[in-house]
Amino acid sequence: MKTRFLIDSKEYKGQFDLDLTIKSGQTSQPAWRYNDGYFQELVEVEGSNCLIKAKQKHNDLDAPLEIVAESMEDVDEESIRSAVREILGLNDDLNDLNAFLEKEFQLKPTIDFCKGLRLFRAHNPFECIISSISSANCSIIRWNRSINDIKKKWGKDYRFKSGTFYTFPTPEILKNVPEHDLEEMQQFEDNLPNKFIFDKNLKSCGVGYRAKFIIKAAEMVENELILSKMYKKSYEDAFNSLIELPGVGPKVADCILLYGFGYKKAFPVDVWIGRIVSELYFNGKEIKPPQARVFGMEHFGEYAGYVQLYMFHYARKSGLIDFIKKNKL
DNA sequence: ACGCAGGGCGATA
DNA sequence: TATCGCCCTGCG
Repeated sequence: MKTRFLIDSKEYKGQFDLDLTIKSGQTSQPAWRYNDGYFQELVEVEGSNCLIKAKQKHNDLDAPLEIVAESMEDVDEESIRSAVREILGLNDDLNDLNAFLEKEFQLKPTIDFCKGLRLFRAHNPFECIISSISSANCSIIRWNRSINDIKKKWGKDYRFKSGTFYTFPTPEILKNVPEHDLEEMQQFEDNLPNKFIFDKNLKSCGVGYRAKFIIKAAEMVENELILSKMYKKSYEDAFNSLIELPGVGPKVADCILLYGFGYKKAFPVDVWIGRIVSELYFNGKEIKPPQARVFGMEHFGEYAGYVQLYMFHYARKSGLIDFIKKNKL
């Protein structure tokens, strides 16, 4: 089945920049594959795996968004539309956000640098958890590659004209994968094939020491931390249950809450957000991550997640990061 | 080449 | 309760 429809800019509040939103390195999921003018990803909609393709005319933030969806089963257009809106942050009111940023002189400059930038929500919460664990102490390109490797090795493949796409493996599958090549080798016992290459283990995906965290986290997600219950919890309860997962500290927990479950008041503090908050709000005096987190949540309230996203993008583009780096020397 | 960046953890006082 | 060295990989 193939569905094609438009989302007009009148259907959401504020601008939207598809390219910027997908490429801004948010830890919800790797950037979508770009092919033939479309950003593409396999997304589960109403229980069916659907290839979703999204296209926006270049450099026109008010152009209608073109969506094409392909799947085996029939999927209701309204369901696809609502999934796309959720993932691309089209339900967020950027006019309202900008009004908030406008009132604060420290944040006002972010507006011009972040036109149309929206929170890129996870289409799969479990994938978001593993992405966020993989992102800790790690560069964007590397964790993007790791997640794509994991999908290729243990996900289910779906073939389309534009290429093969893979689901993210379930917790049940991921908790049982070998951690490193030695463990993979042991599965063969004495029927070890000659010249066999061991590349179906987690370490081979470049996740490093996080491999055992990922396996344990998958096991806990299957047995203890029920994802569907997360949505009903208060922010604090949800935070406290996530932090129980290995490899999940405050920063990663806040990323999962923000991108995976839509808790907009989460304020994930990595070293750079810490430094930027210090620079913008404390005259460059060093603020420790836990204090920056509390400050952000109290000061930005329901806008905290967006402020974090905008602050970082602004700091990169405006040269603030370069300025901070120079001053460290 | 080789030292450093990046978040979480477990040991230390 | 706060601080510190270590984990792994990619980059300058």
